[in-house]
Amino acid sequence: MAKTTSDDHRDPDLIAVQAGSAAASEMTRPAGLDRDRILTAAIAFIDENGLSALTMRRLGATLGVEAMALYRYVPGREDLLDGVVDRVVETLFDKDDGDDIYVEDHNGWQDYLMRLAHGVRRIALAHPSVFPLVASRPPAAPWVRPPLRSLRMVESFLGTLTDAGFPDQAAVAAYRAYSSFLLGHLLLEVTQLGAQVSLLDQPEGDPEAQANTDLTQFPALLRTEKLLSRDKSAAEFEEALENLLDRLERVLRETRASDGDAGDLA
Amino acid sequence: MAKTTSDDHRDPDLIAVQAGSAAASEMTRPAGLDRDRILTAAIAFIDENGLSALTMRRLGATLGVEAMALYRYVPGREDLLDGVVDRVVETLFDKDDGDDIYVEDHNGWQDYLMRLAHGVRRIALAHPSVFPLVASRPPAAPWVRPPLRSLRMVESFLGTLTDAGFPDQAAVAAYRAYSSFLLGHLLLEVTQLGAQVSLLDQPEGDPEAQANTDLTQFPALLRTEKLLSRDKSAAEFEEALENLLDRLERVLRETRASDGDAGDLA
DNA sequence: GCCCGACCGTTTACGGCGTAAACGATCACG
DNA sequence: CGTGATCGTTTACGCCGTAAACGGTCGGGC
Repeated sequence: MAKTTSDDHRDPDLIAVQAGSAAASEMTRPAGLDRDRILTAAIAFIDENGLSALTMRRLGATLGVEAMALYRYVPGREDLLDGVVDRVVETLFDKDDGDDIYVEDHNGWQDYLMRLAHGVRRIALAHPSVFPLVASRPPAAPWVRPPLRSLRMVESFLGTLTDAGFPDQAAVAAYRAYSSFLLGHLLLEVTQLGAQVSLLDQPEGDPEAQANTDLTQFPALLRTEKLLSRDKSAAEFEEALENLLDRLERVLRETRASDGDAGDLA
Repeated sequence: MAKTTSDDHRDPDLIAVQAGSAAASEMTRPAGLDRDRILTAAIAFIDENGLSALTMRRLGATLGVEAMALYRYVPGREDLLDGVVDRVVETLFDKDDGDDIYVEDHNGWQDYLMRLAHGVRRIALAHPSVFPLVASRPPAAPWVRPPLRSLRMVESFLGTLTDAGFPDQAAVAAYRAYSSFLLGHLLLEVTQLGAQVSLLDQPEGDPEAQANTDLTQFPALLRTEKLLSRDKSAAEFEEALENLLDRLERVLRETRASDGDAGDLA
């Protein structure tokens, strides 16, 4: 009954994801535990069963081991989740994917921001159940506003922009605008994606009953129902991103015009 | 020791919040349970102790009642949380606050979007620990993309924009851009706010050790440390919001110029 | 007056959770 | 052949969400 996605013209970030999903659940291998194997298994587990299903006992089981065995490599559940987040974020810097996403060798700051955005989006689409964790976990350095855990990423961002001529203040403002855009867009995208699959998973009672929740008192909703449910995430992402870049470009130009000025973006 | 916030020039949304916090924890009143009292208590509890601290037993205790008593009014914990989210979102439409936020009597669609944005921001600042729930809970109507629970709010949004001349398609696109902006910005704001208070709560061991996590390998971070930790959320929110409105205005103008055109924003 | 159901909070119980602590088993090295 | 380190298991504790049975306190019909 109907394909899962109606990808009109294909989403490159999603395609990259699908191509690289050969990991699979590993399941009941006898032993040889280590922190890395545990993190990998945890990510796979969350991808398959959702965050709330992850318990120490169950994770242990998929590794063919009792729950307590994990505690030799991980201080506790919370730290495990921190580890999952760090691990997932670090894949941004993995070069071996070899394609156009690797952020370190970029071609100007706009190109850098584009690569970074699509890199993060790929992560979000590859691990939709993990991504909310990235957004909600307390940051590595709480004084960084907004706090986005990976110091390496923040450093990379700020370094690139200041190298490109952004005064510190403008680079910081850009960092905030950029990360809040990215977070908001991707969080909505994965939430909706999760909602879709959970819909497919369990039709849950009368499908008609909940399919159209009586919208008679919501005329605008009723009228735009089809439009609202259409997925144009990729295109919208692109446009919003480009708009943000335009805005930053404007800031940079203005800053250069009146050099020495503090360049107060906000 | 030291005031909590260094509010330079005051944040109106935050001020409105602080003025209205007279509710207090209610604590051990004997009986007279009902769904409303439970929801109110749950919100107060989360505000004071954080989401993860909320358990049925503890919530019962603050109401002077055993955990199981709650189940007569609430089907279970998850539904309780849904109720909390709905309740908090509905306060957007409470008129009795009487001030400039009430969304229903607005002055043009820009004014409406401004009111709505600040209304949501007030909610986020008033209940920083509840807000992430608003963002992460599955939506009331899963087919709405992005799913933002309150159908009433979506309806209100779409109705206002189409009344103002936006074609359906543009209104939907605007809804997505707007809600993802709002979500991203506010989520970062409350996360960082939560990080701050949890920092104040428990200095947790040697304060020097974790205060400056050795940034020697992160020069840009080190250089902009002060800038990064400064709170300009209100100003940045305002600027990003205005920028979004400008963009929507441009779309509307272009649409009008070539009327009958589909007005494809994305 | 009395009984009886409805209402509503309590008690008890169960399986699962995170994790502290004690306990083997295995194995490299003196 | 110890013998200590390494690493997974067992046991146990307190807390969780919640199903099910229970009791106590009413208001209305006989």
